Amino acid sequence: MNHKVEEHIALISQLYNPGLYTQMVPKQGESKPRRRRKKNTGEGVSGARKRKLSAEQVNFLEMNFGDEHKLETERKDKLASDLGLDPRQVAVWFQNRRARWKNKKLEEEYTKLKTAHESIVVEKCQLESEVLKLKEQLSRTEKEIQRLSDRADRVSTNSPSSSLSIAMEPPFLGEFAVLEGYGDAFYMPPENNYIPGMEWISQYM
DNA sequence: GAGTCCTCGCGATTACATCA
DNA sequence: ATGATGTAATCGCGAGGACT
Repeated sequence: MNHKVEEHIALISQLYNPGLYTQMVPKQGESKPRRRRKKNTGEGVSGARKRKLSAEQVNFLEMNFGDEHKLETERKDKLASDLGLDPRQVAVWFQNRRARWKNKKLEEEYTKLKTAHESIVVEKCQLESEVLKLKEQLSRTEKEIQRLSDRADRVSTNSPSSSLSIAMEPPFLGEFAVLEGYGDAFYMPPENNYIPGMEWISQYM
């Protein structure tokens, strides 16, 4: 234990009743013991300590805290004399008030981040569901392409002038069509959607 | 520049008051 | 009577300034 701490303890012992502080047994792994305060019996130099500040005192301190969270020595002394408190009490009040303010700010920040996180999680779920739908869509489209490709192959092997006829074959719009504004392929029933000959061109003119 | 002392602020903790 | 909560007070530590 260093000199400074010993002095501190001596001072405290002077101010309060002797034997007020005891040595805590350090836990395993802890380097330094922490002194434990004993219960106040009211037998100290100053008698029973005043605990609660009055509502007026707290209001005044709150007003000052609202103006400025830090406390310069001059302001501390002025506040202390105005309120009939020890400057140390004023300093302690500001210290504790800053701690409470910081905690509150942290809680607010946590709530904001939590809300933001939750909405992002919801958005992620929606996007994942969308991806799933699009993958299914892609799979169906690929199957359809394969089917059409197989059909084209069959036609080309059966017809002598196959290369020309395939080249000129109109698009088969019977099963898939792209609807404007959706950018998506929709399944359409095959009946009566086959456009014979070159008439399909007029659909796009 | 290095060492010492002092003061201050902060985080963690304790003791006490109050309330449900 | 008792546990939960709020708060005044304390401890231990580090940072920074003044001084030697």
